[in-house]
Amino acid sequence: MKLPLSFYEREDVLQICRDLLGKYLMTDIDGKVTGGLITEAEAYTSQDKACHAFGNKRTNRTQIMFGEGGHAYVYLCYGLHQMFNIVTNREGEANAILIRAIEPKIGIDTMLERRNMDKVLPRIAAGPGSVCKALGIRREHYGLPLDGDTIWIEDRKVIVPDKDIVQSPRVGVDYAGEDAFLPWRFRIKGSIWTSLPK
DNA sequence: ATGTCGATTTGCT
DNA sequence: GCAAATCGACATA
Repeated sequence: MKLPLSFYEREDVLQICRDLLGKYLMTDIDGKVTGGLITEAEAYTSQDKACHAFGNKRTNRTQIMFGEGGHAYVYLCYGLHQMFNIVTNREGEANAILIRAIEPKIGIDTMLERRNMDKVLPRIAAGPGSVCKALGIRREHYGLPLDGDTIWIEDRKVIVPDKDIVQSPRVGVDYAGEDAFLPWRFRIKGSIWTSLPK
């Protein structure tokens, strides 16, 4: 079943991030349905120096994070990679979750095409830029609601027990001072479909 | 108007 | 393992 907006409107972004592991991230883009099981995600809040909306800084780019939970925040990084995030919490609270890796499940042929690969390797959708490329997510999808029919998340009753979840510091946020140490990266232990440990 | 730098990936040495 | 690729957001002036 498709997760309702109420799933994302909860206040505890870390809990939501944890709950997302094992869910299916699905897209219907360019006439192709693709999707996979979320194996890795990171949480960000406006209290956190690594977050684009740190200090409740509203800009054209970050404004969506201040809206209600359950919308897509897509941005460009290093001039070439798109990153897909899920906005959480109620309007006014800028929280977001970066999807960092999925295990490919649906539309694998399409993902191979988009990634210019001829066989499925773990790196097909490991790393936030790769996830977006494999699923076809682009900046034009900024702001889309996740209860729509372009990007959504399904609960397919995959249970990920607490003992199979690893928390660690987030990737690529060294510039965030002490906040770089917050253990807000969640991964499914032992999954080969995650980006490398730092 | 200009300069810096990034929530990264890839390919080559 | 390292460095290039590549551009928009943001800060400063």
